[in-house]
Amino acid sequence: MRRYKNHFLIGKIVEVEAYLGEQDPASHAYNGKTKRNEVMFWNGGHLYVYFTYGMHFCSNVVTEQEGIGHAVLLRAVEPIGGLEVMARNRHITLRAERDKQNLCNGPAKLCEAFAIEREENGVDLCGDDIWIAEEQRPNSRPSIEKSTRVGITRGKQHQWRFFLRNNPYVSTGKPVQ
DNA sequence: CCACGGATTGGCT
DNA sequence: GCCAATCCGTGGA
Repeated sequence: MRRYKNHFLIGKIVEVEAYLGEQDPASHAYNGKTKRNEVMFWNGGHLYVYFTYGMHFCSNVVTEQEGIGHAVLLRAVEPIGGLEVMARNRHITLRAERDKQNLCNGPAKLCEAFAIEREENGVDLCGDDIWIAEEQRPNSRPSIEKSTRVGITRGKQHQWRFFLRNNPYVSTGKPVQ
């Protein structure tokens, strides 16, 4: 969830990938702490935002204790509330169901929809700007599928991508073999 | 539906 | 210089 300009932007996380720092050649933290990745080494519960491909931001939830650079990349979100604002942020119009599914179905798309950029790097997820709440459906049993991760060249063997089965809002990116 | 390539910055060798 | 935890438009089946 995000509080943004007098709106609530609400989404359900439907796809993530784990990046395990020093033991994971695909992780930004693989070669230790730098200015870019330093938030990855903070306490769990912070947001690590990075800029990539010269034009996109992607976001991660930092998961370990201080000094250990583990994080979970947020790859797709099912938009629940504030869709009009998200669509404006994404520069698209909501007409068909298809447009709704294209709103947040990628790590850079969800950042654009939720207006997550450089300024949000290091945000405390226990604060009141961006946070993660428990889903209000205690009896639901989501079936979680796993696969290899998307768009990487190293660490391909690990099945560290997790997503909800049959959820139409998962990303279109293809896992590496 | 699928494959391909261009866009465009910054981090690191 | 090389290339990336991506996205989107184009062109063909």
